[in-house]
Amino acid sequence: MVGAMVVWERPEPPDRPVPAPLSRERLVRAAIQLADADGLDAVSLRKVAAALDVGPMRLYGYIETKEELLDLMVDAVYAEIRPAGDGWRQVLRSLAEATRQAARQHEWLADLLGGRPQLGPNTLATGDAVLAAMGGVDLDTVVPAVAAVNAYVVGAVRREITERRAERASGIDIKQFQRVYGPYLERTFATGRFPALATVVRDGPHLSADENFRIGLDFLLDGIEARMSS
Amino acid sequence: MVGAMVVWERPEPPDRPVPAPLSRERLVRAAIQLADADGLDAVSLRKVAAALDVGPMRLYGYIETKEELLDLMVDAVYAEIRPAGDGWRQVLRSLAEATRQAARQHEWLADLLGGRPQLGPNTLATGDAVLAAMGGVDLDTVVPAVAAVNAYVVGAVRREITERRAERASGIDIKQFQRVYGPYLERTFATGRFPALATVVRDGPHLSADENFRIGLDFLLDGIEARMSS
DNA sequence: TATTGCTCGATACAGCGTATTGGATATGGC
DNA sequence: GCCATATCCAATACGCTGTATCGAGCAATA
Repeated sequence: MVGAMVVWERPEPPDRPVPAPLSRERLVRAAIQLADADGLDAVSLRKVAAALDVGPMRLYGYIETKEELLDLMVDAVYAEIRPAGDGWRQVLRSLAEATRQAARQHEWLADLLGGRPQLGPNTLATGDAVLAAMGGVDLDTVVPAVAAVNAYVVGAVRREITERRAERASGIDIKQFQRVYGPYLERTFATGRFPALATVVRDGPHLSADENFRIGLDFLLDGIEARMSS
Repeated sequence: MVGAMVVWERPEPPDRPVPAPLSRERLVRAAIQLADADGLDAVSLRKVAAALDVGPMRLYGYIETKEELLDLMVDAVYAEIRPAGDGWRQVLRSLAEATRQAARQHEWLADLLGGRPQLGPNTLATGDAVLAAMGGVDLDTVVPAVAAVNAYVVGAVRREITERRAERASGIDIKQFQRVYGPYLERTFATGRFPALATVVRDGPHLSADENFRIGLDFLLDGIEARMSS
């Protein structure tokens, strides 16, 4: 149809400047950008491909499955997680804090942590750095200790991010959260079915997310320390 | 078309015995059955509806969203999770073990734990029972202690179930797991990039899932105990 | 009885991950 | 040097998802 015009009338085709050179790194960057902006649900192969100006199936040259892309995303974030400090306690604490900070910056990480085996190079490097910095404490203690800290971090981070989302979903304003869940809980507690819980909610401590995380972590590190010195 | 036959030739329609009386409980039971058998991905509103011999949109009379169905599933499982024992330590330990056992029976629970605010009646009842059984220890310690144990359990259960799946996915046979991930890890360690990690994998302890869980939990409980008696 | 309102379920829609396939391009044979 | 063949890549297609929409059938009211 367009060929009915002679060449002089026909506009030049828009020059696609080479079929978009790709790489896993570019895939992952695009995916992380989407996830940071709109959550994990916004990461679809179609959207990632569109962000790279490419058809969806092009991505399958770099990954075999969407899950692999998610694995790559997690490993990319682990590049920022490096333990620091002297002595096993500082090392484990900094590992925990760094993971938490990464999840606060990339909330989708909370959805992925612990959900798949993590064997990427950056994740392995983090593990290696932790173990190397543990200073020759005997392996029978070090291995369960690292595992326990990791488990605690995964669970604590999940809860923290989940709460953050619930608060945010209830309106940007401060503590609008309570205007949605509050009434329900109030009514529920008024039934008297959960007296102990009601007491705690009313009279218990209201800790910040920072304190919450740190206190639990201290419990754990104290327990590990006791085992080590014995 | 079928109407072209006179009544006498036409077979009776299969008698649907009353338009299937539903209830949230029946929805949840069907969903849990699907999830137990084939994982969370097998839980779609269409499949649940089909299992109940009903159109998909019928379900929206009982739930507003699929996420609500998942919340109901979690709360249903929490009905089985009740702490027992004397003294705060036994209570927290039994809470942890019961949660773990529930997740081993319903692996999909690991995917859901910590991912949404849990405010259902059974979950609240569990929390209430825990707090009631903590025997009047001061709230400033009890609240973070319960939170920490919960965080640890969520993370530890997630890791355990994830590993179980990876092993199972690598073939039903024992330790076929290593035949898939093994070679990759072997090659990776052979590069010498992760010497500390390689050492641990080679010389470190190989703990059972039970031991792993218990040791980490003991670390945590020991740390809490120290804080309590001080 | 006629009409209105409402409820409920079939259909429809937009989006998903990915299998398939058809066409353009590069390569080897005569 | 030209044609047949193979290869690679991306557009189309499929089956599935959660849920909005809408029309038919029924109950209740005027």
